[in-house]
Amino acid sequence: MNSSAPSAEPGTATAVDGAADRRVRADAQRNIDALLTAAAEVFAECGVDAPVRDITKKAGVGTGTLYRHYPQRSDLVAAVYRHEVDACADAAARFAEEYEPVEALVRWLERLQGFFATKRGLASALHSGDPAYENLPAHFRGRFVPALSALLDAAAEAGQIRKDVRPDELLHAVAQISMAAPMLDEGYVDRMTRLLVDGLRYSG
Amino acid sequence: MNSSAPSAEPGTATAVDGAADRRVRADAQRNIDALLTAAAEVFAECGVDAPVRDITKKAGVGTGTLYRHYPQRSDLVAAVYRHEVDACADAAARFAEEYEPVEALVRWLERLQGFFATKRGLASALHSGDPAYENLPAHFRGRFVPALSALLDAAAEAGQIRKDVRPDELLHAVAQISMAAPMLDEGYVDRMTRLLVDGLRYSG
DNA sequence: TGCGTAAGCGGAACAGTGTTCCGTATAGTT
DNA sequence: AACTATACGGAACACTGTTCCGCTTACGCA
Repeated sequence: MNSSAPSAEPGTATAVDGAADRRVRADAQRNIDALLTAAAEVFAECGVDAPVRDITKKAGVGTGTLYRHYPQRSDLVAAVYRHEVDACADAAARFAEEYEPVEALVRWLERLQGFFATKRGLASALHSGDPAYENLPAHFRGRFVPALSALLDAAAEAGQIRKDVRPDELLHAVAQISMAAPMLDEGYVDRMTRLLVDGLRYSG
Repeated sequence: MNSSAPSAEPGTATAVDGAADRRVRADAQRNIDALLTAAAEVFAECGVDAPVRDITKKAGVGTGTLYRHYPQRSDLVAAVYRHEVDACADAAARFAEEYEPVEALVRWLERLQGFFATKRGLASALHSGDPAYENLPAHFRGRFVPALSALLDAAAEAGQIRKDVRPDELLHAVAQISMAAPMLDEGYVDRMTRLLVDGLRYSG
């Protein structure tokens, strides 16, 4: 659950995610957690444009409480996003332990694709210029590229896939494919992702 | 000024752009024109998320009038977009008459780039799933690909550029470059577009 | 244990959206 | 000139994000 990002540029946002910064009252931490999980659920169901009040209601919290911890709506969005990026990145290490290299890779790509599935509307937000989103892309790459890189290396080491695929490029491709969702056939994303993995297996 | 699109799928939107469909009162047509130009200006300055009231005020028209002609805000956005796509596409034929092949091509690509410059925020709207935007991409391609194709053919015919560049791909490239604007250096778009044209000239 | 207080809470109120409604004005016809 | 379908304007409505402030409570300290 805990973030593993090295430094969380101080002064940008307010809320405390994991470790204590300077003594946070227990009820406050409880509310922050409730908001984070409620927001994640609401965003997944209705997109990132869901009304703030839907979230506070689901979290059983007043709107004032939300704005105490996240001064802007976009700060909450960014926090949820970081939180889920971290969760997804951490899953890579877990899969690497539990499964053999290629299966770990496949499972993680599915997980990654699931991550994108709950992010409809965020791609637009990213381009909005809101400063709250400014360093989300960097966090995204900073967490995902090493995670994918490790999985690829392990599979390549075992001689199960090619060695000449750059993790950042594969990541970008999966992201592009997963984002293009609307007006496209249901299974499109799955098929394309699978195709990429098969491509990795091909030794030509 | 007039639209050249063949069929304007009936029943989708309401407002009359150019030719009369079934007798439009003179004052109504006047207001539609005022709205269209006012909206274009406001969108260019503030992006497509600009408040409706800014537009009606600039057009000297009540909000009710707007909604009479464009039942939804997005219908107005779509109408302005189509209008400007048409204007830009028509410019291609004009340039082809007035200038020699390559200069006509260059001038039109600049014009196209100017078109994208006034479209900040629309890329996001396109992905929003609003049915009003559903066939805008098709209209975009339907008008721009032939326009660019003609310019490329003429220049290639005159032996001034290569013949192996697909208009749809070049169009896509210019669009991608022109959309990537924020957080990038000022002259980036110009430099990249120019680079593409120089690439066309190169005969290897 | 009990107290004082800073930290935190809730939700009513505010400001700014898109959209609807309806009484009034008028273009085009007879 | 009179008549009426069409169109107009802008106040009012519903729904946003955000602020404000009186009340509550967790927690350090006697």
